[in-house]
Amino acid sequence: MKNSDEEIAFIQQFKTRSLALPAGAVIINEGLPSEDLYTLYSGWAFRFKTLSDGRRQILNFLLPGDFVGLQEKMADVSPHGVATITEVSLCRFARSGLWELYRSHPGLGYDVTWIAANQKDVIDENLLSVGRRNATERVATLLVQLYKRMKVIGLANGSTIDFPINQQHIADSLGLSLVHTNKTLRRLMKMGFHEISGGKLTVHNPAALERVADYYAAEERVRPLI
Amino acid sequence: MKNSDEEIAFIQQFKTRSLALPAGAVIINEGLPSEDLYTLYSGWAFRFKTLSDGRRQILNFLLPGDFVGLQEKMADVSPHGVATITEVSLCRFARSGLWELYRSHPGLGYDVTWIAANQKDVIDENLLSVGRRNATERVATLLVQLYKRMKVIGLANGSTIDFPINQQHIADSLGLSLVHTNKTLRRLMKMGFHEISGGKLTVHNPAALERVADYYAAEERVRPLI
DNA sequence: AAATGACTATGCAAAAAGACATAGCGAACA
DNA sequence: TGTTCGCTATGTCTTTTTGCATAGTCATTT
Repeated sequence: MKNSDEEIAFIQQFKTRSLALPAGAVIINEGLPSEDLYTLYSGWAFRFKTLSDGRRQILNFLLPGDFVGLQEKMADVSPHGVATITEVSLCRFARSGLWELYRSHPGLGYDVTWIAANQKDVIDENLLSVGRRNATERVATLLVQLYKRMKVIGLANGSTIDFPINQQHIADSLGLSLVHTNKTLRRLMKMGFHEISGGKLTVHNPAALERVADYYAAEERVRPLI
Repeated sequence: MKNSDEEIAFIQQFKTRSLALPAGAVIINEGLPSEDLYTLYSGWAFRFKTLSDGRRQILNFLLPGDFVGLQEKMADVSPHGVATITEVSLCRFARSGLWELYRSHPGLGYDVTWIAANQKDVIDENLLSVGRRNATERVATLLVQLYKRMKVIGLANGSTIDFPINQQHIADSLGLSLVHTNKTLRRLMKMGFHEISGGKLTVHNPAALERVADYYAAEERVRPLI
C-alpha cells in the first residue's frame, strides 16, 4: 500500500489547508451539516453522541492518522459530534474533493475505505466492551487498546504514552459513571497493572492487562497514509 | 446516485454467484480469514463478537441491501462473525474484485464507501444505546430503529414488519440479560407501544416510542444499489 | 498566601440489572 | 398422544452500578 509520487502530489494539492485547534474545541457539531473532511495530524480528539438530557457517549478516540468526518460527508447532517482533547493539528480536505479523489485516483479511494474499515473495528471492540464486559474488563480493555494504538503509530515511549484524557472521558467512553470508573481505575492501579500521572499512562504488563480484559485483538497493521 | 448501464453491467459480471443459506448458518467465522464479500439480498443476519467465556455481543443486524464482510476483506482475519437469522440469499463478490471495482469504476467505489458509512451510523447509534440508555430506552430504540430501517427498504407492511429475532438476540444486541430484556419488552408491550407475535412486530405509535427512546435519527435515505 | 477551579478519591444508601429457579406454551417429532 | 425442544414469562434474591455527599490534590490566578 505505497502511494505513488503522482498520488502524493495529488494529495498535496487536495489538501486545501491545515489548521490548528486548541484543547476542548469542537470540530464537528452534532446535528449540523459539516462541510469538511480532515485527517488528524497530531493531538487527541473524540467522536461522541449525546441524548437530549445531556448523557454523552464517546464513540471512539481519535489519534494521529485517523480520519475525521468521513461519513458526515455522506449524510446531510452529522449524526455525531467531534471535539478535541488536546490541541490538535488537522489537515482539511475540500468537500468536493472526495468525489474527485475517487474518480481520478481509485487507489486512494481504496485507501480511504481501508482506513474507515479500520476505525470501524475499533468501534466494534468498544461496543463489545460496553455491551458485555464488566467495569474492570472495560477499563482494562481501554487502557491496552489505547496503548497499542499509540504504539503502532510510533507514539509510545517504552511502556509509557501520553494520556491526555480524564476520568470523565473514560467514563463516557465505557458507559460507566464517573464514580465507578474512578473506583475501577484505582483497583487496577493498586493491583499494579498501570499507573496514570502527569498526563502519562504507563502499562506495566500489557499481556496481563489483556488477559484481565479478555482482549485479544490482532496486531494492528500500519495504515496507508493520506 | 444512479448507476449507469455500463456500471450495472460491470456489477453483474462482478458477482461471481449468488447463494442461499438456511437460518442459523454462519457466513463469516470470527477469527478466521474470510475470502469473500457479499450483499444481502433477502433475509436477516447479524454481525457479532464473542468473549472467551461465551458472552456474545451482537454488533448490528443486517437487513436486505446491507454489505457483509466489507472490512474483513481489509484485514487478514475477520475480527467478528456473521450469522444468519432467517434463511438468506446472498450475492457473492470475488475477493480480488473489490480492488478492480475501485480501479475501473470509481463511482461504484464511492458507493461502497457510502454504504459502509451508513452502516457505521447504525453501529454508532447502538453504542449510544448500550452505553448510555437504560433498559427501557434501549429496547424502544431497537424496535423503532428496526421498524424504520425496514420501512426505508420497502419491507414494512403498514405498521407491521417481519420480526424474526428472538429475545436472546435482542438481549445480546442491547447488552442486557435475557431476563431483563423479557421484563422490559413486556412492560413496553403492556403500555401499548408495540406487539410481537407470530414473527411479526407491530409498532403502534412510532413517534411515541421514539420519545421513550430519546431517539431522533435523521430520515434514512435510499441507498445506492450494489 | 489565599482563592478558585478542574479533577480525583471514597463512603454510604438506592436503584438497576443480573442470576437462578421454575413454569408455561406451542411447534415438531416419534 | 405423549415427549422433547426452543422460546417466553415471572418471582425472589444477589450483585453491580449509580447517585449523592464530601473531601483531598494540584495547578493557576489574584
